[in-house]
Amino acid sequence: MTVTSHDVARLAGVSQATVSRALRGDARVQPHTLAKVREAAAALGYVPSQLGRNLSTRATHQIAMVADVDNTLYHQLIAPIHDQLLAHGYRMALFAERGDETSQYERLLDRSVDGAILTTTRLRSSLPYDLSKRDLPFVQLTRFSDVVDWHHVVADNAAGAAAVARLLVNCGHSRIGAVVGPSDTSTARDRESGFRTTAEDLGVVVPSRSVHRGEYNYETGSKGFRALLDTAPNQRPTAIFCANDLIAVGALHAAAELGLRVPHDVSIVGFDDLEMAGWPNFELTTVRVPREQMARHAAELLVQLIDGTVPAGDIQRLVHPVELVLRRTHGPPHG
Amino acid sequence: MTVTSHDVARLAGVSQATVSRALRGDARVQPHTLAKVREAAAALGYVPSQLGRNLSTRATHQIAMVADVDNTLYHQLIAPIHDQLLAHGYRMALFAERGDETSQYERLLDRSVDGAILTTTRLRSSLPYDLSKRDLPFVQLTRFSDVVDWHHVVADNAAGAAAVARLLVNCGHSRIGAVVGPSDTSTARDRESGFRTTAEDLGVVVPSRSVHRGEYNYETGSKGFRALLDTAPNQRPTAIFCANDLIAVGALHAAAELGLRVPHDVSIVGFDDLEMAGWPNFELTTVRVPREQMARHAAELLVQLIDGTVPAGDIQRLVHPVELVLRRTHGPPHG
DNA sequence: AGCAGTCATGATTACGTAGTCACAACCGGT
DNA sequence: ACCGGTTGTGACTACGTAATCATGACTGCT
Repeated sequence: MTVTSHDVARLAGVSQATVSRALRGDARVQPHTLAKVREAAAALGYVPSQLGRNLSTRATHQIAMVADVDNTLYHQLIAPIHDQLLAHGYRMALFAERGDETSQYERLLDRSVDGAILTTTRLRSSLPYDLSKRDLPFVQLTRFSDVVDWHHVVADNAAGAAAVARLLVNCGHSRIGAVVGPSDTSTARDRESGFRTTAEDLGVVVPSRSVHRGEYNYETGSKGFRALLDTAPNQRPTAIFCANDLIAVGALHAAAELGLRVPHDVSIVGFDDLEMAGWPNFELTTVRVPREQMARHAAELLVQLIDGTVPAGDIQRLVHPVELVLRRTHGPPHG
Repeated sequence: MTVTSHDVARLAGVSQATVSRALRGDARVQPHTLAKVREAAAALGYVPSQLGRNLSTRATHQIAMVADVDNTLYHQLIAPIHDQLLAHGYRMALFAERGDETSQYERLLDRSVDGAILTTTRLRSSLPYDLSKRDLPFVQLTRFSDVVDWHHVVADNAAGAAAVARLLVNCGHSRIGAVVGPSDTSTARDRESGFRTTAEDLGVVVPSRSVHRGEYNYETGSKGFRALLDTAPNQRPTAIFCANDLIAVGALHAAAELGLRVPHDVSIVGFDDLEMAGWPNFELTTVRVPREQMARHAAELLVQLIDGTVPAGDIQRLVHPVELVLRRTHGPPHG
């Protein structure tokens, strides 16, 4: 049924080994033989079996990307990783976070992938530790685990959040709230602590009751904003730091629905600089994270870990600089 | 180095075949033997090799999703397909449209996937024909090729566009423009022709100069809107049909920048009902496409084609009904 | 002309699993 | 006690490729 290299060999009158060599461009085969093999392969419509190849070479040239497929942010990491991997001859298998970590662990270690890029790591997750023990090459992207010190490519979240804190304090805000992400992620921790400590250093305390926590999505922004603003007008925060742009968009809409003008009544600053942040109807002041560059960097590092260019033991901790993007949702407080 | 079933067999004092049977839950193994095998496997941290399994069973339980990873719309198909496939024990490999179709063809036929979901098919693409000749199970999702009659799961694009035409004509519009997608896609063809023929049936001709064509993205909407409105005020269209929501969002922003009020000065209607269409700042009137349901349907159909529940020759042409969603960007013309 | 060395190719094997077949032990019926 | 049938397990092999090893032909040097 399926055409194999043996079939091609028979038709071309050579051995299977020669077919294998010829089609992979091995310099040792005679031009004459090569032509015969190519002709036979074309005649039969032969496509080499990746399965046989995988087993024989003990490599699949396939990488697992573990991502949250429900989140826009991760979608934007997919394309650059895909392309960067493809440039090195690797394909991408997409593993969504579903079910428990054990199944993830088995799926990553069953030899079906040569390596993995983890983008949804939680601080207490032992998956990175388990994978490192089993010598699976992998890289953590955007987030990392505290359980083991391992290769990661992240943004300088603390610095970005600190820049936002300086911006808002320098604008004159003294009552500032924050809507942040899940506390078991390194991004949320670094963004929150970077923001609060810097604000405090500048003389503005952000009390815990002014911090609303939730998932990194629209609803969190909408609900969090309402919760923080639901207080006596003279106690209301005049600025809200949102730990990502989706949260900020939710907050912007909530503000509009509450009849509050941005930035006159309340300043809102996001994080990530998603494409929509620059759209005319948002013009969101935010922190630009070089997502594409980070994604490519992670893919590149992973390939180097696999081919041994970078030894697994030489832990790479790559922190990409971020940049404050000033648009129209921040300003001095009024009233 | 790698632990194999032979290693487990040796430790448990049984044969490799018994290990294989035991760990797959074959009823023929004695509870006593099963326990021994499990213990040995756990002690060695054995994970069965998917590679060996693939070659032996001639199946990979992996599906290729061919998608445009740069487009938001396709991102939203990924999650439901992933989950539906996972429920049947299949994984997802993501193949972006990059390079020529030949490479895609080889990658799909190298036995590394059991089937494929094609989401970016162009009308004249011969890939579906080629794949069908080689008996690779696959389903076309959202778009299909004219080259071969094959399984597809699509929205009722013509009906949706016709509903928009009726809505706008019934509102009283007589000068209507359209910003549509690439002409080599079935979606663009069906949406455009459904719209124009229905409008014409109702007595409103949409001339070719009132139709702007481009990719399905924000820029097309922004540029197309400006192009259509760039004419003498008494000749300007009073309503614009955008062939998808990204185009509509681009048009909305262009309208705002031109100082035009929506829907007072111009009505704008989209297609797809992306999540953002319902956001407070857009409130876009559009056509709801049951994306998630379609995606699950396609995945389900593919699995059935693979396991033979649905014979490959029994071509499934599944057209999902769509629904007009009336929000705030349409209304009667003024002036 | 003889011989070491090179070169193209063929024969054989490994990769790790699952399936086929064989077999030994045990069972119950007569 | 003998025999057909069942049951649990082992031995062996297929899957399709790439890598290793072997071989025979040819080259060039003396």
